[in-house]
Amino acid sequence: DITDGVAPALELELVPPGELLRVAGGLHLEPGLAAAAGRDRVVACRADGAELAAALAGGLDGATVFASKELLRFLRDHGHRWAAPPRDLSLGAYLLDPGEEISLEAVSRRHLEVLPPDPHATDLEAAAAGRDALWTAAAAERVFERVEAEGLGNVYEEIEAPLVPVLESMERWGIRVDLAVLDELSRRLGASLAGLEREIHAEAGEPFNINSPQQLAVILFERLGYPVIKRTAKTRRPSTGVEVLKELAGRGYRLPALILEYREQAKLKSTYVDALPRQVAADGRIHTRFHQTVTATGRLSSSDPNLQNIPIRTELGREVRRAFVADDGWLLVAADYSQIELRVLAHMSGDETLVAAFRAGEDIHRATAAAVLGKRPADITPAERRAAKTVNFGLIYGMGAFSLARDLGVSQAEAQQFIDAYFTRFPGVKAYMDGLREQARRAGKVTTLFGRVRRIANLDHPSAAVRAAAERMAINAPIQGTAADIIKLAMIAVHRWLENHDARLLLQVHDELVLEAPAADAPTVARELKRIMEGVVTLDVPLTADTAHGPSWYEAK
DNA sequence: GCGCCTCCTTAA
DNA sequence: TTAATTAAGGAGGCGC
Ligand SMILES: Nc1nc2c(ncn2[C@H]2C[C@H](O)[C@@H](COP(=O)(O)OP(=O)(O)OP(=O)(O)O)O2)c(=O)[nH]1
Ligand SMILES: [Mn+2]
Ligand SMILES: [Mn+2]
Repeated sequence: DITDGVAPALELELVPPGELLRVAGGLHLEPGLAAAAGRDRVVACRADGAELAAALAGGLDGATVFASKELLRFLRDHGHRWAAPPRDLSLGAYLLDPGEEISLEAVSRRHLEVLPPDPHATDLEAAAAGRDALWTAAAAERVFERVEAEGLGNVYEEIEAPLVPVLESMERWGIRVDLAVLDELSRRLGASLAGLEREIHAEAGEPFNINSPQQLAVILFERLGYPVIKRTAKTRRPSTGVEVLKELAGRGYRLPALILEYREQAKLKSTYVDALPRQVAADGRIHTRFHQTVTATGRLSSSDPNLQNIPIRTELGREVRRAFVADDGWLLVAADYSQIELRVLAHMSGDETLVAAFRAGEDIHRATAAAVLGKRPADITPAERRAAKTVNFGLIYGMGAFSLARDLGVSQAEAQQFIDAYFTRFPGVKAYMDGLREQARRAGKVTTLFGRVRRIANLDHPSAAVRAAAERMAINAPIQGTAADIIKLAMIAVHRWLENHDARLLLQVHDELVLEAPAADAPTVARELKRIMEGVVTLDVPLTADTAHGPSWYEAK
């Protein structure tokens, strides 16, 4: 066992590219350099990318790498594909400890009592690569043994591993950006912000940095003497957050209303309108990165830039979506699961009322909006339905009467009545949640429909608040995680369908897929996309997806 | 100038 | 305050 404390340091052998796959085992790749490690041998090879890619593409099935998406990008850059995928250590480690740091260093330290000693070599860079290959091989033995033992083999084989080539393709395609749209928005916002800034400084009686919460707090709560509504969590400073500004504006103060307007526009300009153009590559497209080992629940995340939080809720923010466009002669096609987590909850809880509602084609978000507002469901506006979404997800994930009352603008007593009525209407949901709490306490973990695990700490913490937070995580994770599993399966199925259809999968936004297709094919692609997404798994309630298509993401939603 | 933390805001 | 979940990013501010 090479992880034994007595394992001697190995001599690094320099080999030709063809030798790497005879040794791997663990495989590590960096520009111009590759290393491979087996039980008692570690080798490295300096060669140009084309040569390394050609040598590796053929026989990766016995190898383990830490991050296979990056290896695949390298192979595809050089015109290759892998005949069979290598095992991916980062994915195995993620399934064991989602939400923990997933780097080769962190994973090795977590899973090995003794790290393999560094190999000897005069080429220090090659030695470092060799060490990474050794760590990969050693950690993988432990990690994949545990993946099997904990019943995670199926999630690895059927979901995470087949998703890797899908994500690599999405990152490779990227999405086209119309810079003229952002330019125009930037000018409009710039002019508007300059005006707001003048008004704010005049109202405050002196110039200050509006973007600084610290300086703003001095103006609001010291110079102007407004009441402190709330304090920040870490430093206990007076909060200047949107909740506080809304409250102050509601009490008739003029400055907070101006600050709110300034905040919305400043955020749009700095985070999206002015930042996105800097991320556009030479091909006119933004190539976001999709991360598969970051979230605690099994969702993907997106960065550089994050394309999973592009504004949609305000009309001004939504304008940003006009900048995300299809290729010439093509259209964007998007599909979004309807009420996804509520449907998952209906299936997993078996609650008869909820199941019956979905079988009858009801829209629970709309029904909640109608109940809260005392309107007919047909009269609910999109904004009202959006607000009801927050209420529904808030309630099922443990929101209290205090927060609900604040959100709805009703008394705490009324809010409590609403919560009681909600769970009386869905008794199976309440029972399911009690069962989850029980299971989490007993096993220390909860699982999704497909067996993905999240371990939950602090369920017996002495503090009631910490304990309650852990319980909310225990209730959220199986539902959010199952929804994540479902769309990952859909992505794999869509990718397979695309092998012989002329369209491209570009983005995933948690329960939404964005494709582009030749304009003439867009209606067909939308129908097929819907069919695949709805049929990827059969639950006790129907899964439905809403589709749209158009020249930009603004219309395709 | 860089890394890190805090606060705030965006999305699902 | 007496706290619905999961993420990423920008600006300010600080230490180095
Ligand atoms: N806990 C929590 N989860 C949310 C929130 N917003 C969205 N989600 C989760 C639950 C949703 O089912 C899922 C997808 O978000 P969507 O905006 O697409 O909502 P949903 O599918 O429920 O409704 P839809 O029929 O698509 O309008 O993400 C939120 O504010 N809190
Ligand atoms: Mn949805
Ligand atoms: Mn959605």
